[in-house]
Amino acid sequence: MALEPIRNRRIYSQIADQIRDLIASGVYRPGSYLPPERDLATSLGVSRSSVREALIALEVLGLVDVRVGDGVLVRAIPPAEAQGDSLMRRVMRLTRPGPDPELPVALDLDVEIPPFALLQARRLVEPEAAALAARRATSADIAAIEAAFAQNVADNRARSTTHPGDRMFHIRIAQASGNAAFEQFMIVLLGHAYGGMFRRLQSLYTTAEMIANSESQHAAILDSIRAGSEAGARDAMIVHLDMVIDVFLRE
Amino acid sequence: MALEPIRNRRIYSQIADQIRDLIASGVYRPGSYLPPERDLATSLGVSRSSVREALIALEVLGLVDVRVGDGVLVRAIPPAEAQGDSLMRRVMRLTRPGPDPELPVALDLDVEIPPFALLQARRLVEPEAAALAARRATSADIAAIEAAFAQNVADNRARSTTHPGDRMFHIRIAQASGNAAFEQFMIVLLGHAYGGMFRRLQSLYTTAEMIANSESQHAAILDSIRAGSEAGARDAMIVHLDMVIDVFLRE
DNA sequence: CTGGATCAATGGCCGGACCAATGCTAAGCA
DNA sequence: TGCTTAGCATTGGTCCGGCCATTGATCCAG
Repeated sequence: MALEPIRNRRIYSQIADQIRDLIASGVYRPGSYLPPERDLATSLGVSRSSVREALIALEVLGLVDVRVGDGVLVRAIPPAEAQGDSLMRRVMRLTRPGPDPELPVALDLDVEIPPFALLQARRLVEPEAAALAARRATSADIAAIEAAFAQNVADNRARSTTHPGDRMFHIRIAQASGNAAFEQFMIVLLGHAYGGMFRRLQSLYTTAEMIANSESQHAAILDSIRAGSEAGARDAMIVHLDMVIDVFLRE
Repeated sequence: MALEPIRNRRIYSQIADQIRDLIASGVYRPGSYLPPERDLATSLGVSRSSVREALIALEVLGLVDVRVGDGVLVRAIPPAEAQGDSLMRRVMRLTRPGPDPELPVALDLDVEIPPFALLQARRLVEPEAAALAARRATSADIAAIEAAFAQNVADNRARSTTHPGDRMFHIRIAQASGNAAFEQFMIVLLGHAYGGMFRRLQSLYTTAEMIANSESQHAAILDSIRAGSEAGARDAMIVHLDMVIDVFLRE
């Protein structure tokens, strides 16, 4: 091949790449600040506008946090922290062994996913989805989440056993994340979520106390998203899911 | 609560939200062009700089495609329509004719998931799936993964552009994890993964070097799973996905 | 020592200017 | 007529300089 394809890439993209590399190589460490926009511009020999565009791209990607009047903070990489949870280890041990590996690859919405497997997957994805939602949710997104929450509360008052409001609440948060993969993921998983065993367990452990806890946790998640607090939304979602997992483990 | 939290969000973010809503509501349809930056600026009463920043944010999110000298092309597919005839589409109604912000909840395999969004989701799930696979993969599971790996190598030799072996490799690992949620997740996401944009980027940046890297990384993952090393499999998968993400971010 | 005022640094936003790429159109040619 | 080509208007790309708003640190008064 030998020929390098010449891409007349836009300046902001090239700048973003350079900064990304510098972050990856440890020159700019998480928790520290990037040089001021003006300095970056002169150092790179570009205008401040282009630097700003690059920083916005990095901000959307979640690599930096732009703070007005302060500076541009290099963020810690979120996916790394999801490990090392003893509770998760317990869940993993409880899921059943794998199916026949020669089964044809097919999406089958009638497959019943065991509750622990389902919660294990949600535990990985939903905290990040909530954090993204806190950052990106539009007012329409927030209104949709609020409506789902309202229905969730109504469901609880009506002693619902299928909890459509709860499902909708989580799905709408995934939608508000702006990540289509998260959205599809949640739709698929919650489409599975009400198989026989799951429903049985659900009714078994839906005590008045758990309903109250769940409601207040939902409210906390919603508040954080409304306030635009990524860390708050992530933590609130973790607390919520861990409680649900705990309830099922208590059996 | 009466007090509505003030999200003193930056202009570019508010603009991006508005455009996002307009795309979602079908005002700006996929395949059509947004109004010129200058028009958007005057319509919104903001500067062109802010509009440009918003467009870059949307571009990073994969919702639009900015074309020099031409215009800004809408790339997303609003969840509502897409009046295709996909065999596997299934619409779930989780709400009664509820309140106003009635967002459509539908599993739609025709929705094109932007590469970064897809990889972001995979980055959360696949390392854990690999670790689980390392713990409990049966000999049959490993044989299935090996077969997929062999096909992946053959695909590379044959200059495949759809990479069925690669997809199968990752799906087999998810199957070997024994977590049905992980399996369904990967099947759904990789079913999306080969839409137009993704394929275009894939072919554009599949250099000989990247193929070699990918192959050795796949081999490392397979080795760790074979050896029953959870941490090794998790780390190897992280290394692999981070490389892929890096390639796509560099676009 | 504490609290408030001050101030420099930094990001946020603006408007205009000019350049470069694109696509359309009409003139020119075979 | 039909095709090519040179303009030309449109649109995004980039830069500049300016001014405002927020933040955090510093200094001063009590």
